[in-house]
Amino acid sequence: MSPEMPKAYEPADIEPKWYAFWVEQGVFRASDDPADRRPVYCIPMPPPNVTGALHMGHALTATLEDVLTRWHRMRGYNTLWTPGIDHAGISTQVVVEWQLRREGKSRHDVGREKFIERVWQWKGESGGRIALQQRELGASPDWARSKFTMDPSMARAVNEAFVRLYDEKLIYRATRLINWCVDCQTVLSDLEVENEEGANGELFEFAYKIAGSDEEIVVATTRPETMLGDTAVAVHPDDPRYQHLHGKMLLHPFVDRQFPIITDAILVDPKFGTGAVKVTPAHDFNDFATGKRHGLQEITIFDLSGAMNENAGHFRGLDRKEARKKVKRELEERGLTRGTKPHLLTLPKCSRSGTIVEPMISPQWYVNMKPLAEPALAAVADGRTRIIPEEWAKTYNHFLENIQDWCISRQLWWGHQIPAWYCSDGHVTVARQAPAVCATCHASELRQDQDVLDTWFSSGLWPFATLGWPDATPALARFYPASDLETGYDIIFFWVARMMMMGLHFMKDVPFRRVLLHGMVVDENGEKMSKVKGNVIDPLDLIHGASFDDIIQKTLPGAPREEALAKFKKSYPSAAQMGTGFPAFGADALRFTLASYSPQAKRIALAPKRIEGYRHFCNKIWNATRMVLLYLEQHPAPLPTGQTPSPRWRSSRWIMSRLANALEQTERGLTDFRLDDASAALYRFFWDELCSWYLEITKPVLQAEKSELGTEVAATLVHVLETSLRALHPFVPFLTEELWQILPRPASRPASIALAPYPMPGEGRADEVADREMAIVFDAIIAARTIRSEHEVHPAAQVPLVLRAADPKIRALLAEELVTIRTLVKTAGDPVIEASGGDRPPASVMSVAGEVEVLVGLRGLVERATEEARVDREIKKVEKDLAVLQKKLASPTFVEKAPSEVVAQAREQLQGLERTRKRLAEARQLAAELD
RNA sequence: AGGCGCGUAGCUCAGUGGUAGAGCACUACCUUGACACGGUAGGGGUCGGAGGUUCGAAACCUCUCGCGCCUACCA
Repeated sequence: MSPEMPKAYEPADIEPKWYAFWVEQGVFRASDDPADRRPVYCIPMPPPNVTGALHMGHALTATLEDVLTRWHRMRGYNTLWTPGIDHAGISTQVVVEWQLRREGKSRHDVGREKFIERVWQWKGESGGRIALQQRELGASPDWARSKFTMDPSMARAVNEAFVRLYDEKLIYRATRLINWCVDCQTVLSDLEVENEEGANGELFEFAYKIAGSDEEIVVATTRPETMLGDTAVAVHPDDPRYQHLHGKMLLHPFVDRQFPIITDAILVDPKFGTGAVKVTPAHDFNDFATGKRHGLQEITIFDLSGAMNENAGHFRGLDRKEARKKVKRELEERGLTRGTKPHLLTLPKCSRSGTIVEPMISPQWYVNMKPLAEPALAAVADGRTRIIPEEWAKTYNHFLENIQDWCISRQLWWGHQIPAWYCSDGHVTVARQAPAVCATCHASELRQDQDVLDTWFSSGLWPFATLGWPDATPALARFYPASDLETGYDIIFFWVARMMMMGLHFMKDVPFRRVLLHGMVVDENGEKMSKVKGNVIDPLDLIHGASFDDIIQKTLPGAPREEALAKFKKSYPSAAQMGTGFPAFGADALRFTLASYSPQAKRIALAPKRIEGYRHFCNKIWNATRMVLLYLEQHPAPLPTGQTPSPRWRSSRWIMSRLANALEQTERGLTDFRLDDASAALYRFFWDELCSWYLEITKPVLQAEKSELGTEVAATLVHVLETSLRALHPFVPFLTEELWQILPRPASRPASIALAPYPMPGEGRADEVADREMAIVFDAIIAARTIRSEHEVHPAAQVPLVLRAADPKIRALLAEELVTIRTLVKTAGDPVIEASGGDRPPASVMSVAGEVEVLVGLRGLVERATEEARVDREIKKVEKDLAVLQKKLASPTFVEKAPSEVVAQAREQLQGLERTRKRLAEARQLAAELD
């Protein structure tokens, strides 16, 4: 076994085989069997978009959820992590439309039916890709239960939900002002509109002439072209400037229309602009409301593509932008312009296409949200569902308290078609299946509503629709409500709140007990990852390794190489130190990294160096196991029984105690969704306590002849290591499975570590006495090492050591730990243990560690002679480097022109060298003193 | 405009009243029989600023400066 283990851990050699093994063993399967009495843990996976390739956000989600899933599974829960794919209405339609465009066709050329066939075909080809990528991360959902939001079973749930809400009058159809994307050719919900701030616009002022008079009224607008749809000008009722004009009629300069000056205290702020507001009810939300208050005519002036329509007179056919220019020009020609002022404005943009959204009057389907929101608010308020981190509860509440009705219809082809049918008289029949006749007039000529539902309508049903709802399936009975719902905070409104409302409404219970929210993965500088910035990192490139050239080819195809590379390295300064690319970090290192970020953080700044650090940790685990296996060959221990051992040796009692401590912290972290704390506790335990102390302490025992102590130590080591691997498994599943399989383990263990019991703190053994005593020993060791290091003693050199303590108990303790002290300090002979108060031996340096005085003798070292010459050499070298650096930093060109991090680094080096010079000078002085 | 949050080591961030922490970076020494993807030791902080509460404040309160995000509005 161990001799064949390679010296370095290579993830690529082990990851694929264990994933196949888990699948073959059915490790990920959940059970519906009523006879299965295990407690249940269920976590619905946020279904990634069918269009998507795996990005960092998915990797984060998959990691966090997999840790929770694997942890519960090992704790004996009947664990269901439900995977799936979202049909992602607009995104997917856009992708396939692009494909058609390359063939020179539009979706209208092929027709609705053929187009949908094309989408399905495309879905079949690339829709499974992301699930394959999730496997590379080690994700362990129950794949057999994977659902696609367009599956027939999901369609049935969607229709059922729609019909019930319609029957309850919670879904209705209304004609209102809506957000129209002229590019996507569909209505958008409020949430799909992104308000982009800070655009430089202008406030344009022009005059309307008053009919039958020379007087005029000047209005200010950011959208001059909408004046073609004006049906009033409003002033504040109390504004003294306009008192005489109330009710007067105005002449439209371009179309044959007169409209009134009205007074409205809600719309008009007399201090803004001219205090007179043009009112365009058909293309502005405030004006629409004003129009309703005053019964104004609503004149739509755009067609669905954003061009001016027949109501725009001779401007007809012009695009919005062109129309604006032309309107301004013609107003100028007629002498009606009254100047412009710069004005900062916020532009409402389609979150998909980035096009400026046009408010339009249109009939659409809506969900009445208030009655649904109230129970969802109550469920969080009374703790039936807990939101973690808690601060997000405020955001959730704020949204639900101010919720507007949800526009759920979309003018797309790809999606769940609305289950409503119209007869030629316009009567509506809403039904689960296509009805034969109109419910009102029994006409048999029916046409289904052409619109589809917002993608989030089906997503909102996810926690119960995936389990077979509306049927009362065993799965539904068992796995609803889910235990946890874990996702990014960016979809609290889109998804979490809607699942809460839908779940409470249809299932009469919350959809999940906890909502766990994580932040957004951003680049190392905190910038959002985007193709334009060239800072997108594909998680698979971190797992398998990739050259920076390949990465920039993917993110910035066609861009000049140098430029793209510079952009990339600027986004990831720590990657710039890695040469020409990322090595293969492996899935485990990436997972451990992602789990190590605090869930509180809104931004998770991905630092490649950090992944490298955890890659090193994986290698550490690998080599620690290798060492234990190596020594076991010389020092066979009995096969572990699974019982927690009770070693008698103090060091072993100590490591058992630290194990208990680490397991307790890990358990707390995992329970509280503080995976950062959990992973840190395991990291510290494994590296600092197990490897740095215990493995070093046990070396002399294990390297010696077979002994009773040796057997006890070997048994302790096997237990601690096997337990550590189980504790680490949810974070680093591949590595731990590989090592666990070759490590001696109790016969009672199952075939895979993934099914082995998760260690309880009781698999360690808390021991305050051992903790306290070893701390004294370690402090003395550290003090002695510090003296050695500060006096430049060669690491291999052996020094005389005297330890003094007033307390006889401490002296007894130190005497018992002579071997350990001797090994870790590298003393010449056994350390001398004495009572405090004697003279300081000549040529020795003393330090105080708690109640122990530590005296290290420095005379008589063979190396001393050469040592002094070396110190002198070092001093010369440092002086030289210092001079170079000082000169460099004194040069203004360097300080100004070199990248700031290079200058900062030079300064740090300078400081370091100065400190070294000081220490070397002290060392030389001491050497002189000693001789 | 309202809401939420942030400001702690060079960088990224933990830390909810009790001796300022981690990873990376930095300095020195060391290929020591698991691991140089390593070891040992070290340097670095007026916890954004001011005031207050307290025996004691990075943490609690008030004010203030700087920076994010979200929601709404903007003729």
